[in-house]
Amino acid sequence: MVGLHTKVEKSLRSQGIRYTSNRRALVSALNQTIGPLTVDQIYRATDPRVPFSSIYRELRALVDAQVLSLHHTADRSNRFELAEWLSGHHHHLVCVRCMAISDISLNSEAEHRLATLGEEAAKGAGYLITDHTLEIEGVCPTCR
Amino acid sequence: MVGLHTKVEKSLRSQGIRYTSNRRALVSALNQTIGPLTVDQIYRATDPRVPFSSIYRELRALVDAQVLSLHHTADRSNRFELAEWLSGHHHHLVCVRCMAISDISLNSEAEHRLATLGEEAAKGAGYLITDHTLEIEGVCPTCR
DNA sequence: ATAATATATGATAATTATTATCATCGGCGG
DNA sequence: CCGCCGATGATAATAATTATCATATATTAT
Repeated sequence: MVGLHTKVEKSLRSQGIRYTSNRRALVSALNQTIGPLTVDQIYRATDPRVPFSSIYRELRALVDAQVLSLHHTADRSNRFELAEWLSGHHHHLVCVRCMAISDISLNSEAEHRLATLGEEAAKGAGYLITDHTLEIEGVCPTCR
Repeated sequence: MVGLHTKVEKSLRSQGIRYTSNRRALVSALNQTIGPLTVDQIYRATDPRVPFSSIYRELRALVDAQVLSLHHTADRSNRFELAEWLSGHHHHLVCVRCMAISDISLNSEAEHRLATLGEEAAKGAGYLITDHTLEIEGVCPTCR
């Protein structure tokens, strides 16, 4: 079982991109949480000497390099998370009160059913399906 | 079968909010498309004399009044759509090329399976589930 | 019907989020 | 060790969103 940073470094080097300490810090921050983080949360989770301009620039670089992916929810904030080839395929549980987001996984049988469901639904539209995400909304234990 | 505008007006009036021509135009624009629209798209779909400041203000008012809902996508744009009590429960089909979004519906059996799936997955987390959305990504017929 | 009151509107300014620029720094191959 | 190229931080610029305010329009009470 090869470590996360090793995998990321390998991928970046193959693209001619350095795995610097700033980038490592971003990956670490996103690896230590249970769900995607906003730019602000990432800023607070890292060394305060790293300015927003660098955070933004590096996040974008890592998204372009497919190490991170952007996520979308209703609360108008952009969130970043590790790409699925690093973190595994998962879905999201969103608290409608505090807006916290947690990752959840389905067992492979459920996952298969979900994929089938999507295929069926998209059949008529003529789309070539590449991915799917289930977003479940609710109130988290803390907010209840 | 009571009309859309009648339903909206009733709802707004009960909240002490007027259903003005600007607001009516926004609702109409969102009712004529197959998926959620960006602020820009909405601006272009309405009378050009209505300025962005009004569009933004009224969109927000309508979201607050639960007539519209916000959707945030991977392309970093906020999109608006009719709330589900007006448009019916649905999911989204997103083209990863042109970023167009279409609504799709599942048959009730599939919808039920999906709900069950979500419940099961969320069980361990202690959430009180209120809603779910399936987002299917792919390449649309036009972009293929 | 008219005055009084309250909400809506457009124009503009202010704020916030994001991206671009640029001079300097640091790792790496020669 | 030198020179090159990507990376960094500071700052400026741009884009997106929200707030302000004077005016206009609708609604209510008289």
